[in-house]
Amino acid sequence: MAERRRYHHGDLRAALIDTAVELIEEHGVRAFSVAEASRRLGVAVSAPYAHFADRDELLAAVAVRTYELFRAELAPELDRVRQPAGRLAAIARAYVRFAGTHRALFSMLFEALPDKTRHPEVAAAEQPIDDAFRSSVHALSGSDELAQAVEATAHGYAMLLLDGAFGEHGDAIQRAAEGAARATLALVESRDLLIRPIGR
Amino acid sequence: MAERRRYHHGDLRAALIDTAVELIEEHGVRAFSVAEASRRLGVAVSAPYAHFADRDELLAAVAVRTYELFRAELAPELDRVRQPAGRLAAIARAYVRFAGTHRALFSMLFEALPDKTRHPEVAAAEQPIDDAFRSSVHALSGSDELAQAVEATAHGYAMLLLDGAFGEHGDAIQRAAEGAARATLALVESRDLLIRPIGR
DNA sequence: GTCTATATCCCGATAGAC
DNA sequence: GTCTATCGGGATATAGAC
Repeated sequence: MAERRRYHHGDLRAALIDTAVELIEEHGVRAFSVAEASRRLGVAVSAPYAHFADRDELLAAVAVRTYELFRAELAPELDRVRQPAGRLAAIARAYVRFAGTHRALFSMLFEALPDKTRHPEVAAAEQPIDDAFRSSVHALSGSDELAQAVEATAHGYAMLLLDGAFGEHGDAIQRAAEGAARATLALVESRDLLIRPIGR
Repeated sequence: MAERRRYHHGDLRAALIDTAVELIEEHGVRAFSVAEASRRLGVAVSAPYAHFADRDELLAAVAVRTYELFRAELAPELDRVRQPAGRLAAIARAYVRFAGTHRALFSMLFEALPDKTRHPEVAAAEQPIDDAFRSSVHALSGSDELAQAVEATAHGYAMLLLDGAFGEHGDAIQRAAEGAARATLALVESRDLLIRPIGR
């Protein structure tokens, strides 16, 4: 007989975000619904609407949580490596690792994220990561092209990893992350080729 | 008063794929349902099940159509450029362009594609593209690393483009595609850095 | 802030007639 | 091969009581 506990703990808002994360990590975004999260917590399906205007607002909160999680994992790497090129490679490595260790959360950011313009708190949570990234790039190249190339490459490795291109073994994450780090260094090395030729 | 035309034209299967493509292009995969496609075509919601076992099978057919479309757009590029490095760059450019001009179809391949192992026809449609890509890489490097780097980079530029990182102007597609082509050439140039050092 | 109850809507899929 | 009709399920969101 299931314990049909009332909800006493006083922070349903945070508990809902936790549960949404769980659901998404277990079976992907498609498995998430406000109703299902409510059932898991043993509250009425209407209870969440006292804390979130609608489903999208809860998903946006999950996205904020995700960016904060990545930021926390990235921070020690930034402390460890001070050289710009090494930092960029470390960021790319951490990005791919995060994608591999939090697959569904990472995917959610690109599959199901509600319109960012309507949820500025998501953009705000992304900001510090972007700042660390851009400042490392800026120390190496004044133009945007290197930033775009590195960002694209890291993201691409992450997607390939999730797509199974690196196999399903335990070291797939590691190999993908190292590949992204090396590709980043290769792009830095040939960064002059990235700049649009003058007068073309 | 809506014309409540019966369906006479005899190829409901193909018409369903067309309509699914339309729906996805208009409002994303979330807007697609077998029921909605049926309504658009003026047939009963049960009619599609005479041609597709279930919803996923129809989506798989859309994926096949998408790969064929990309293949058709890629072919003239491959005829035009014969040098391996130039070919790789041309493939990357075409890939990003395709993503930009068929946004929702492209996204669908990664957001909503049903399990590939259960739909071998999708993998088969992807095969020729993969072959052209791998043969160009192989002429430049015997190892897998360059292939992964170029693939990741092209895919990453495509995702950045769809994410709005290149702006919303008319030339965003062009700039993203050129960026991907140049990054590809940069990776080719520094390809030695991609290889895992021996004995590490 | 949470509950019960409900309105409203949509979907996938099947059965059986034509 | 298509239609009518329907089953069974699940979702979002609101109203009003406590």
